[in-house]
Amino acid sequence: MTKTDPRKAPLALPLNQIIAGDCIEEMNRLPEASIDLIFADPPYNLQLRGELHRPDNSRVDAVDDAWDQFGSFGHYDSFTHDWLAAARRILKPNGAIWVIGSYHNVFRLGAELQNQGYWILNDVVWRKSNPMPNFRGKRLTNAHETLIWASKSEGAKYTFNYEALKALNEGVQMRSDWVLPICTGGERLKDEAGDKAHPTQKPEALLHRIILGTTNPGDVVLDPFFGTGTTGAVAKMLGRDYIGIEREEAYREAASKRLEKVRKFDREALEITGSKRAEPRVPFGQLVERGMLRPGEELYSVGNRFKAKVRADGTLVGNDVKGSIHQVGAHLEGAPSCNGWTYWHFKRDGKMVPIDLLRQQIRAEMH
Amino acid sequence: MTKTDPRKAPLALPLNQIIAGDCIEEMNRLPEASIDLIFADPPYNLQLRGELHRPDNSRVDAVDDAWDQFGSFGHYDSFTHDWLAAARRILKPNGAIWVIGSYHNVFRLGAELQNQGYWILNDVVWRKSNPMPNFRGKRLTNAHETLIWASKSEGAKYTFNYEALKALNEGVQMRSDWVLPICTGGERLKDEAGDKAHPTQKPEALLHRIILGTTNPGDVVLDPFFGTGTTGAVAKMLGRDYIGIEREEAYREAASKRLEKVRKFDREALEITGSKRAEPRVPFGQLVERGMLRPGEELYSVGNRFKAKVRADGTLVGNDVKGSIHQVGAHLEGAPSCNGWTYWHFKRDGKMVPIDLLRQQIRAEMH
DNA sequence: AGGTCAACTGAATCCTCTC
DNA sequence: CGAGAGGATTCAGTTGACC
Repeated sequence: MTKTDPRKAPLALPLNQIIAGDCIEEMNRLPEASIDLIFADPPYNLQLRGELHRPDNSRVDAVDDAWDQFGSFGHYDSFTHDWLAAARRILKPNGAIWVIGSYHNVFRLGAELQNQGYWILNDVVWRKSNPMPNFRGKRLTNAHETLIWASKSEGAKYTFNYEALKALNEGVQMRSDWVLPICTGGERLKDEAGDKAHPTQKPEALLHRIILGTTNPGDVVLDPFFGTGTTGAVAKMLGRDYIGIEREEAYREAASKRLEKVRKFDREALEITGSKRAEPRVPFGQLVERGMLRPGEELYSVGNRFKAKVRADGTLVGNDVKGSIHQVGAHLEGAPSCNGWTYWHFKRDGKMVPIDLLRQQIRAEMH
Repeated sequence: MTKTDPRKAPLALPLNQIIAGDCIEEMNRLPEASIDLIFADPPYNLQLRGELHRPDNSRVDAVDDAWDQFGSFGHYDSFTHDWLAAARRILKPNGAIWVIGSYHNVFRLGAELQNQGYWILNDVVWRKSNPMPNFRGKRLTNAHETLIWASKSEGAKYTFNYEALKALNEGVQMRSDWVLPICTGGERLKDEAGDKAHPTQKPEALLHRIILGTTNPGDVVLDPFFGTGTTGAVAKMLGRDYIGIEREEAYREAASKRLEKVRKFDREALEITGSKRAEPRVPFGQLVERGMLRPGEELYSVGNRFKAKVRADGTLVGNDVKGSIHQVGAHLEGAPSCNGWTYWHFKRDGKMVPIDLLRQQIRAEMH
């Protein structure tokens, strides 16, 4: 039996650091089921005609046999398989992944995600407001990139801050097409020569939406193709921990400098619009126990079409039907379900008031 | 030696007809290298689970037809392989194909296109102006579908009417994202009972753009999943020949009736995309995402009487009130409503600037 | 005739906890 | 594991009844 190679030993989570190395090897050294979210912007230029390189930078011999005329896709698929498998191992059961790509590679990415058991939640289109035109007029302006959001497996309880994204979209449900400008101007990192530090730096706005919408403060966000660290920068701003993996020293250095300057937003600013689902459950019976409603008192349906009587045990009776506020409401409406809290009203000073108001009073006391 | 089965004999091109049968078998009977353009809207393999109800308790009419059921990704891939191979054989060397799908199937489609040697020219996003919302608030509104445009092979001289599409786009180069409404109203075909004749009828505007942009008059356009014949109808209007293949008799009949009524070169068809041009809505959250305003930054009311803090999700908090820029403004003023865009100001270089200025910057970029 | 409002609809992988 | 219950959740647009 050989000794364990210390270089292969699993690491404790190296939070808020940039790991130097190949992302597959480095992910394999991280503890399993430890990451909340992965954002990955993998290279997509591996299948260009001519030279082909493996992830470890060694050159692949050109394949010109007829039986393997699409061998370049084979190599790309194998690379994609390996890093997605490594990523899946380190994801928590309720973790999720975002990948981004263009038509050159995104179909391979999406198919491999599905093959490995990831469960696609949405594909999202980043619609660029200022794309590069198609100079030769031979095709359509390539004005978008595609992101795929997937949970680790079907049925997993992924994080989705629905109300926060709805608020971000001025009160309308967030859609799967996001209009955002490409990364230019002061946000674009430059090297000493004044050239762009990274060829495909993503805008912070894109990561802001992703991290705000699909993680909670304190979550761990890993980016296996860290580049100049947009994922880390936004994670830090938003009070999440990040882990970056990057092979190229120049990118790591640029990212490192960038991250030092980033400040976390203050706590109040990080609070997001909350969800009703997260509110504590209040049994209807409590309203009766506390005397907010009297046994025998009558409740009236939305639209005043039905009446029901409150009973001492917190059930209702109306039209010979007995049951919870939800059951009686559903039965009277002939509906598959009913939210009794908003359906039933009581009278106060001649006005109809929804019983949900009483629940809100109880919840306010609980804080 | 056996006699040739006449049912298997290659057909001469059955122009402007609807062929009854399985599309793989029927394409295999057509002469090779005879088709200019294929438009294909294959089953999406939606894999829906239970029933879904809207918040008003009405039931969503799901696409649960037998033709959309596949046992596994393996079965779906095998089906995809077979019809794409049959399609490629009958394409002229300079012919092209369009396929449409959603995240359920489009990654399988795209990967298989590449595997067979098709050469992807663009992926195009159909952004629906009126998609069905996500009723349970568990994901993003699925507001788009993806099309892939590919030539038969790399280096082929595909047809692209650059100027026509540019004209259709008000003089600006056509982009890879197309905003079009879904097919409703008078365009949507109904059966005798008044129900929709086909669950997934595509809008004519979509086919108009495709056929106008990537074929010439007199070209042959084939649709292996003809359905109720949108492809044929638009091809006929635009003076192209069509061939439809459809298994279901009810769809063939509906398509047949429809096609009889279609007149070639209907000028009105050219006006389909004309739409009201309102100023695009810009959610306040975008100013935060884009870093134009920082979470935690303070905004000042008109007249400087009130302050409020920006939060990461694009809401404000001031005087213990949380909400949109409009809501918080209205509350502070004790007014029924408030235009937050002109009400709130931020400080730059000691001066007060209305946030509407930032909105104008974003709108300028969108043009 | 014109305006108002309620009802209806669209390719959808659409809940969560307790017993 | 399944069954049952609580209760949260929608946008743009068309159609048709009714004033």
